[in-house]
Amino acid sequence: MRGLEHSLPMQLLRAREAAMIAFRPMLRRHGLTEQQWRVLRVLAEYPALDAGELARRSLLLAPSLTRILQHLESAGRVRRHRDPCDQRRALFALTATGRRLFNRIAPESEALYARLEAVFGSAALLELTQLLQDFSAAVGDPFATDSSPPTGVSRAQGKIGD
Amino acid sequence: MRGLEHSLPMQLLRAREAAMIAFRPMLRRHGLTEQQWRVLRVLAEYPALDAGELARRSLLLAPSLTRILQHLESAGRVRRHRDPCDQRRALFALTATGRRLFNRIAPESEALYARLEAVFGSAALLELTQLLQDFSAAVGDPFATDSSPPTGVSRAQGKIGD
DNA sequence: CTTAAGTACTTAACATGTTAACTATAGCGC
DNA sequence: GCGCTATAGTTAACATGTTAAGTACTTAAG
Repeated sequence: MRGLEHSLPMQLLRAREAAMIAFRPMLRRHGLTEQQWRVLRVLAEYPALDAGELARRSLLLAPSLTRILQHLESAGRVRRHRDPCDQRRALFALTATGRRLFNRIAPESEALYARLEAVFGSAALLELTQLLQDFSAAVGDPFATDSSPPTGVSRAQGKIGD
Repeated sequence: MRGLEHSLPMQLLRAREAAMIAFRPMLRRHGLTEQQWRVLRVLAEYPALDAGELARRSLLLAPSLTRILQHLESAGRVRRHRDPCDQRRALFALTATGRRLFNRIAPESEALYARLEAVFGSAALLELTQLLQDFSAAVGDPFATDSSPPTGVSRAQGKIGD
């Protein structure tokens, strides 16, 4: 059997662990988990989002997102209200407190990411993210936000078994 | 701020999710989780391993591994005994039942991995795994996490008293 | 021998991952 | 309206992720 330690899923796990190792202690000092930070980052880009869109953009499963939003709401960082056009939907937005927290953390997050880029190299980092994007697109991204066909995928090998 | 969805940690998460999406249902049909399968795969390569080595090779944190081994042991798939040379260590090995389970699953796992390779392309897959390995090595290097940039830049610009 | 420091593993507490089942609303056809 | 199906979100149950603290053994100093 092929070596487990060199398989793609393990390499992806190891690389992500290496990438995140510096972020978690920083976020913890601000009282956030990695996933809570992902939700805040997405919410910071929009005036309001429903839970479905939030789940897709933060790469969280619905049950996890439910718990995270309950926690963020009780901590006063997020506000919820029902969509008047569709009573099934719940809309979420940052509170002023949540916005301030985001504004405090964002520069630190940027600094850590910049260090990653400096250590690994901008070119290599770009190449890696492109290759990862190609892979997700080729294999079939279950979290894909883009429903339109991949018009301009120039780097991917394309489908082989057509 | 940089786009969250195109950041490296998110791309790594998305790619891993895409890679694993077909494995989890298969493993579930055999009554295993992804992490339990990682432990069985590592144990299948050695007559016996202590928990520390098992944790490193399966990329699991010690507390997770403790629970997983307790579960596998009570299911009769793994056997434990203490290291006679060091009573702190616990050694683990597959039982005959565990070995048979591994032998049943291994070909299915191989088949799913082969499909990944066929869809994305062998060359691209090799390039990606190589790049991931480079990244983990570069970022995981303790010298890289130091505040000083790569060689060539002296500490003159930074704080002087280290 | 005795004690202090280190190592290997476990336990605890809380948060998230994962699958399945559940509730409430929406949309459709009759 | 009524019933059917689909969708959005939640809850439940169990497994793992993550950090901190605890336990048992080892090692080395005194």
